Amino acid sequence: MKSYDHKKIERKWPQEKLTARRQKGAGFSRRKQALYDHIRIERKWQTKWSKDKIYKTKEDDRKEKFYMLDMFPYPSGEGLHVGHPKGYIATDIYSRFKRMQGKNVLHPMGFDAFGLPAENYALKTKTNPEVSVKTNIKRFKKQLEIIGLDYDWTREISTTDPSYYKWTQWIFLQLFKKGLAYESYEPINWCPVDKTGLANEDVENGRCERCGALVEKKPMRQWVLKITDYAEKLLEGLEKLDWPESIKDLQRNWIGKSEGAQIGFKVKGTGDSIEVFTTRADTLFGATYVVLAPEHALVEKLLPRLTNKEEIVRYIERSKKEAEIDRTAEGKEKTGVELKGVMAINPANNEEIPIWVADYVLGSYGTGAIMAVPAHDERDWKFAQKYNLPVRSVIEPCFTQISGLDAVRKDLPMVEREAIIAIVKHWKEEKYIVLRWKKVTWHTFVTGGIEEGQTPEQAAIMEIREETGYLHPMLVQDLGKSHGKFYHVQKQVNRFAHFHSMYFKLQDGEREEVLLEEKEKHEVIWLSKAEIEKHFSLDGGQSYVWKILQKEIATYTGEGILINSGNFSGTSSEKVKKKITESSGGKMVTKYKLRDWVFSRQRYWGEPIPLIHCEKCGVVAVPEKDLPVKLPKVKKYEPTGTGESPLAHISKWVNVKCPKCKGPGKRETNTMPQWAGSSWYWLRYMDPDNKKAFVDKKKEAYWSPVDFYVGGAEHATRHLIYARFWHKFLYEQKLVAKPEPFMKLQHVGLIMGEDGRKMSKRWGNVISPDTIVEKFGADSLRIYEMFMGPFDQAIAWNTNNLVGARRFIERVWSIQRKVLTDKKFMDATALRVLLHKTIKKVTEDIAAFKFNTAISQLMIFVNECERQEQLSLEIFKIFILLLAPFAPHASEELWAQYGEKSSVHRAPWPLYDATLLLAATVTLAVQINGRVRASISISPDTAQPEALALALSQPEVQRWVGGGSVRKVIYVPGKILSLVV
RNA sequence: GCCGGAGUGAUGAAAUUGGCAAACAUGCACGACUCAAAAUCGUGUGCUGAAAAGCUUGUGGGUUCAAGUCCCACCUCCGGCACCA
Repeated sequence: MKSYDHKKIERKWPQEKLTARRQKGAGFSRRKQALYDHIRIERKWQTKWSKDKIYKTKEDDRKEKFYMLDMFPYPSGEGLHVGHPKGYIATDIYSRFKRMQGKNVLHPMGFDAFGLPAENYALKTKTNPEVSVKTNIKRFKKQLEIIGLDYDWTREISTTDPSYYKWTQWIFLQLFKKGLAYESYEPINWCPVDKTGLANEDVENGRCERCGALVEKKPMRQWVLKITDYAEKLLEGLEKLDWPESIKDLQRNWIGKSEGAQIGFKVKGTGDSIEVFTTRADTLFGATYVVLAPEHALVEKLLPRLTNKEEIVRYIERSKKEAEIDRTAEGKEKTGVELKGVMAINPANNEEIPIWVADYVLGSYGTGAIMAVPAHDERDWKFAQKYNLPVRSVIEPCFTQISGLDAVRKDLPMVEREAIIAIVKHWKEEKYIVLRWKKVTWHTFVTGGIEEGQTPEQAAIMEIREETGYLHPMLVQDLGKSHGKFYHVQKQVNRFAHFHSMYFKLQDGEREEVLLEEKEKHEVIWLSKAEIEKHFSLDGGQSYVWKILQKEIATYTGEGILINSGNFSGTSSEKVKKKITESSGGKMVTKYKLRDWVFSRQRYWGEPIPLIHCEKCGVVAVPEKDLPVKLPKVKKYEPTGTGESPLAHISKWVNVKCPKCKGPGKRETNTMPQWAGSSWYWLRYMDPDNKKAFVDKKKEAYWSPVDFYVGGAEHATRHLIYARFWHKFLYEQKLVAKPEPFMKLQHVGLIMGEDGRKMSKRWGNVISPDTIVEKFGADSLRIYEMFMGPFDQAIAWNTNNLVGARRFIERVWSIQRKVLTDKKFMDATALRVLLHKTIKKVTEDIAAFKFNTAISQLMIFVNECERQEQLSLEIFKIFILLLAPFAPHASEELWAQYGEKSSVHRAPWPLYDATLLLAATVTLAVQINGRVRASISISPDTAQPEALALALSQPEVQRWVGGGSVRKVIYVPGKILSLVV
């Protein structure tokens, strides 16, 4: 997706200029409307289509079905802006196209209207949400209708309709009965402004996604759906879906699968054990302390044993108060307190290590406790530095070359060798010695092997002298050990080198001559720090040593060779994770970041959760025959802020008989979140009026799955995960036929305001489709929005460019005068070829959702028609068919004018004649030494000798070949002839 | 930090098994029509250059007869996640 630079746009289109342009009418004259009267034509056909119900869909076994779905809108009080219909126009085009290709197309529309935005709007305008939602839906629907969209409105649904939410409640009860809905008292995200609990998915950067208020942690009773049971299935299911890889990645990220080990650290002198989760069990020997999250249950349990009880209690109280956002803020200094008086035992080496409580460990992830390995983890390292905790290194880096000349060769054995890397600094300047290799494009520091009996330092001094000639290096710093596996080009063996890295400074510039043999290998150059870091890249090992010297690496977090790890020392870290885990009594486990779905809202405007609390029977489901549990009509529906929903105050509604024991019971007063209704709506469209089931099984089997789903990418981690979760559940209950709801997904790129910012009332850059439709016509709006650019890309609105779309339709209109109904008229072959090329391009581009290039091709065709004196009705009618999905009104009018009785939108899609597209001759570019110097006109099946002969006869070619001889000829028939002279 | 995406004229953009960069559209300039303006139509429009020609797809390198497209390194921007052990 192309990024959006709104500063750039603002520079070009300052507000005054935009306003002036709009007033001017952006270069479009009203007089022209007389020629093509969009208002009359669009109104006429919209009325007729609706009267004839040409888009009404029924199940039909003789035809192949195609289910095209839009993400249904949330009818806000502000109505649609021009950005909203972009996706709807695309699905409209696509579904018309599929219908013309003979598919039985289901393309429904509805409205999602429960939840915070509608309720907040109602509170603001002091109307009951039931009333305002109805008004908003009416307005939205009207706005969609004037664009000429092909929805089957007989299937319209609204999530707030009791006949709809009856089934939302019913599905919830199925989840409840299977134990997938449970009551929890855990602290959850609480929005203090909207006064409701929120799901993880509703929190963005620690703020409420709706209102931007800082989210607090608040313990309260709530209903939670066990989506985590489906984590693995949701992850696996992605594999088979034809979705953009980016959206799949967002979901994978959100689910956050992580495979690691769970290892117990016994608390000395108690029966307790601290279970930690780690992905780096290989570093277990380096665990020098363990850390518990402040909310970890064991902290409280150990409290009596502690000598600093008060301090701990204070720390925990403080961290509870802190908002999540502050606690996890970037760069925040870590804090923690040691649990004094208890020790944990590292199961790897039975060492006693301290136990800390610190808020950098999250209670909600893993086991809520970690083993800290400061030598090989950034966070632990920082914490250890601050509190002066011991650091033990257990891994030495190992770098394996996997690409390039020196990549390890699998067929050869490894030869081990002790070696050195020496970074040598100039005696005066801030420069370092680098060897520039002659036969390969490498740069390295001084390196070499260690001979028998040499110390690393001696070996380094010798290498410095041999390779650079400098006589007086002085060892300044030991940079530690690292390892490298690579192919030694000169020695032709795989080398497993164990490097001792050192930093030297030359005491003076005294130098002896370097042996010729060394000179041939490489050249000594002096480079500054910046040059080393910028102008060439060191390989993994060399750059590691450099970074150690620059103190850029405080702690090594990569893989390597184990040291200080008992029997495991010397082995490679990737391979021993499982062995170390098992030998320490741990087990391999899988953890997910995905949290269960907090499903209660303490607000009025949502589906009531259909449960009854009974003192005797506990929580009881409302019997199916009593569904829906209707949302009671109330005067006051402001949120209470107490953690109870406003429904709790309606005693008449709350107090009911327990369905089981007939004793006194109380209704659940929490309502469902906004995402509930949209988690199954595509199923209801298949059978919207069913009173006996949420969908008829046969109808569901016919229409499922949704073949193509189009909507905003912002729903990747909410709606699309919830919907897949519910669908998978229904599938397992054998209530639906397919395991996944949406086979193919495409996301819409936003339309930004003319100033490059998001279209919003706040910026005053909102453009309403109504005014555009009125002034330029729905067909112009449709074509413009599809022509703007790639469909999935964010693009700024530009009324100026819209004129081009209108002009295009007018040009189509004006071509009519050239159309001959005389059947004997023969079109020029070129026009006929272009027509078939156009059929091909438009067909393929619509299928690929590349509407911009499809329209471009239609424009090319129209421009060519303008150049013709006359053209046949036959050709023009085929063109109308191609135009129909894009400009349904204009093409229907033209279609009718030429005597067609039935709708163009029910006509069959044209096919192209492939034989016509095989051109007799093509223009072939002739390149000489990589430059195009001439072009020749030949048949694409000409053989090379003839083509070459023809090319050489061209004066241009002769001029460039000159006296030289042609050394090489590359001939790609129909594409290019390339000569090397 | 991690994951994903993008960078091409004045502007929106086009071009993918590597084969003539800038299709189509907007804008702009000039011309026709007009008393005039608008609209419409026509011509031109990447940069340098008088021309010949050269240069040009974020930067630097590489592979190739040929690179926007493939490889390596880097820069910038956008989206998402982020103390996730």
